[in-house]
Amino acid sequence: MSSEKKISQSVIRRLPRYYRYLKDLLDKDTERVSSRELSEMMHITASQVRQDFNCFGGFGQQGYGYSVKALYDEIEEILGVTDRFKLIIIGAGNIGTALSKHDNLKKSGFDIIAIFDHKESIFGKKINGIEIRDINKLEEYLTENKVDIAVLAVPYNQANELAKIVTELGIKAIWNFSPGDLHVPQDVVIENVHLVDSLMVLGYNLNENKKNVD
Amino acid sequence: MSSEKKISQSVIRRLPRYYRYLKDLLDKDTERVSSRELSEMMHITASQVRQDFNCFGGFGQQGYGYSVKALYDEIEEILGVTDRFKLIIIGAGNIGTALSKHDNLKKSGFDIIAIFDHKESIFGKKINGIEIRDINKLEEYLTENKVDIAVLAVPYNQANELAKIVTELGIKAIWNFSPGDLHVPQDVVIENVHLVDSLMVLGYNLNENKKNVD
DNA sequence: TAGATTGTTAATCGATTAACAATC
DNA sequence: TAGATTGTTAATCGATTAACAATC
Repeated sequence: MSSEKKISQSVIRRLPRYYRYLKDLLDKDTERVSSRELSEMMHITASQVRQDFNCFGGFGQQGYGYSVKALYDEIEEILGVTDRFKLIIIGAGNIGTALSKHDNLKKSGFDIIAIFDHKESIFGKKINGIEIRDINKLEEYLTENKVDIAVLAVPYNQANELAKIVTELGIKAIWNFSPGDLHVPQDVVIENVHLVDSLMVLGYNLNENKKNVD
Repeated sequence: MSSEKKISQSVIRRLPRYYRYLKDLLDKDTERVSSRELSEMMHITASQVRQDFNCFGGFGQQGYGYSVKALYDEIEEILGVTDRFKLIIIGAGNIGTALSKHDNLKKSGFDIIAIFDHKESIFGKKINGIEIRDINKLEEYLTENKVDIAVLAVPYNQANELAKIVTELGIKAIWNFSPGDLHVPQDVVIENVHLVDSLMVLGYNLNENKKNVD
């Protein structure tokens, strides 16, 4: 059963953004911030800022505002990045390779510990110090290593097959870069990065904006 | 002034998804589909399907449903991909390179026509047939080539500077892969792909799901 | 204390779902 | 015609914003 009150995904999706702005304030040695100041920086309402934070508890102090450091730490804790997450990448193609080399992930609490592919000729090679392994040895690897998240960076027609494989091996979270939706058991969480979908929305909005200039 | 009734972003963001499912039906030579069938495939309500399509006009026929081909073509038209979009990539790093090699974009109506970077040693080289050019020659390039979208794949600390440069040169749409938000004039549309934000949401949901199993 | 700003309740707004008459 | 399914209006639900008492 659910232990606490459920927080809506709208709120959750704003947390990383708060976290980024608080990091910037921290880097500028700002000690306190009010909901109004934060809301002006982020172009949202101060009401929303306070509502959002109050989903998790009273982090502020009346008449003073919020301690930047304390709030930053709280959000870090809520997001779970303090504990770090272990990821494996499935698919050593363009996207898989780029993500393996992308150091921002490590900086933010996400460690890529292995890359899997089916192409024999690249087994044993390393990308950014991370070994490429045989996808057929995934089961073996998982018995010896704790993995939190599988990153699916494979072609469309292989995505669901590989989603099935990793979830049957006990993976409970998939970061999906394949176009198309995955069919997985209910207890598996998915986050899609649908690049083409995103571009299409951008294209639509561009055309729409153009029309409105006339 | 706005010419027609404004469609909400919630609806727009669902269009690429409809488009994908209709493509699959088309590939399976399915001629017609009802809102109920589509809703079951996509795990949404039939009401929502009909409401969404009716934002743009009556595409269906009572008692029959929707013609897959006609609906597919309509959505393609709405999204603007029939006309294709011309993109340039700013930053030939991991992400810029991966996107340049990513053939899905071309398949979906988005042509990458140039890559810009400031690293002299790679000028003139090609990635997937696309030439890497001097970022200082961007202005010159834009006078001779129509560009719809600039893809920002540069480090955090350079993102806003480059956003300023491209928007001052007349670019009206930015696909942003840098962490952090861009500050651009009101008539410029932005679509963010915040990879770390996305992972953080996934991590939160994973932990939340784990808790609820107990 | 007086001023500022939170935490929280109430009001509003927008998006989703339900219902059903229109019609193929 | 009878059955099916849309287009569309009305009801519900959830998220955002406003307001203000509590309190630092």
